[in-house]
Amino acid sequence: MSQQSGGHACQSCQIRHLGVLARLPAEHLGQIAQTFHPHVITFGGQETLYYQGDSAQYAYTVRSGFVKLLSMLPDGRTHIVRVLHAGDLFGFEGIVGGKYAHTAMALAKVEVCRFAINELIAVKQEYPEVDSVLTQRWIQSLTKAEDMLVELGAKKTGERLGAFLVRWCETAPKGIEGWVPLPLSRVEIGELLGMTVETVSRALSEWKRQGLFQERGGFIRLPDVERLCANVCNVSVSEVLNVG
Amino acid sequence: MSQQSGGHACQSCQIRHLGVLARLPAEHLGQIAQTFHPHVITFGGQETLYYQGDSAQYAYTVRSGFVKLLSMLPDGRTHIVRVLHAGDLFGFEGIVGGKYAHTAMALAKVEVCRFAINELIAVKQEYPEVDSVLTQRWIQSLTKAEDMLVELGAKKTGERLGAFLVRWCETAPKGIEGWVPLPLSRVEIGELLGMTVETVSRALSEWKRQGLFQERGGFIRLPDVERLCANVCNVSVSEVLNVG
DNA sequence: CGCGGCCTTGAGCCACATCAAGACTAGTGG
DNA sequence: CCACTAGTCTTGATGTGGCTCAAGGCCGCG
Repeated sequence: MSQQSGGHACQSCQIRHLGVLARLPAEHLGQIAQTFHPHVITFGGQETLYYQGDSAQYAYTVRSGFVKLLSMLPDGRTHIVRVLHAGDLFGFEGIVGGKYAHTAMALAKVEVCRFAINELIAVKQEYPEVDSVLTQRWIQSLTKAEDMLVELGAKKTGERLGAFLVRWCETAPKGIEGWVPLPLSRVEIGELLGMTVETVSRALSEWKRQGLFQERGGFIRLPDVERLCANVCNVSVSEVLNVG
Repeated sequence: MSQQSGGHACQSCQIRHLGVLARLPAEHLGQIAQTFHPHVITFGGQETLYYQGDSAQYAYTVRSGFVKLLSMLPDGRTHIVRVLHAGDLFGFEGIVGGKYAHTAMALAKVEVCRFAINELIAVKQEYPEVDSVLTQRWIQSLTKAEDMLVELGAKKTGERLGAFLVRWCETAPKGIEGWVPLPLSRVEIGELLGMTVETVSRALSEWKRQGLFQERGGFIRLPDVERLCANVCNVSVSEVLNVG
């Protein structure tokens, strides 16, 4: 089950540079401690942080691990809307309408920082540095969501999967020799990219055979990104990374 | 061609209640006139306001008519990312990265209000009322984009088209007896929903035959929304309107 | 009247979903 | 240590929704 530590001091937070307080000068961290009361919580894989429609009091930042935000249709079909990395803010949409727009689940063991939405609002109003980070975040989230719209709306399965892998490897924390963690099952990749498990599996197997894709215990590697893009997406790497 | 009027006074703006200055008390409108210099510009149908990748100086608000934001893949495939109504803000993503993320085109004759991005930033920093409207707008845009992700990722063509029509008719300015303007061609509907013209046309024709959909000179009507949802989406109206 | 856009309709095909077995892996308990 | 089980992944066989290609119809306009 989830575990909650006591109140947490932002001063000693190792990932502060990734979070929404990144630009706040260190000398203000003491002051905000009076209004801002974050808690660090740990969740195990597949545990649910909150459900779509729940009344939203808290927003979160990922400290380590990965979280998926997903939306379910009445008949049970599931779509993963976003996958969150260290430093990402989520659950903040509760500020409008008071409800969470998605269900949030830990992909594996994850550590998050939880705080009251209205406390963050207060900090945002007080400190322009926080405000500007938040503004940037929202615009980036919006742009990313809209890029994904293009992926889903205009590309076919192979192109989507290829582009996803390339982007993931660019974005995710790099391990040794290009091995990056991929904490998503085939089913989840399918739910993210709007395709079935079987289609995901077939494409990945094929690329393995062609030496374009390698996998070992939850880590993956793309030995020849250039060729993957050329073969599969029929575009250059830069085009995959730029827009859709 | 586009036509630009001179400087415009926010005090006399008929749609101020829809725009980002909606909550700003009238007595401040005079003050901001010193830093905030909006211009009203008119564009004809299919005219381009700006191109994806252009350096972004200005953001816009729709005053009347409709604007589409679209993204193009290198090979020419086009996806419509958003359709904007009166009051909608766009082009503001230029604040991050300095470039427009999409191409903006007028769907028919459209009147927009254009202003420098940094002027809006200044107003936002000065007036909390403007700041809070902007915050709400971004979160709503994000939520809407993510809802659309679910549409494209998890639903099939008929469901997408049905949900789109129902939502459009709920959202758009209502005309007489439920007739609503729909300024999109079949091609454009396809580009928005990730399907071909032919598929759009076939579905609409079929629904016309069944009496679920009517059309007259750019206006449409859904005589029996309840049945459309039940037949096509296999869900209730509320479910179509809520999330996915 | 003829021309160029849109829209519609049909016929055929293909990418991808669906259905159905196995294969592999990891955890569990005797 | 080895069955037993359950979950995930792979692979094949089959079906079909929607794309593609191709014609023709219906405007509005010069």
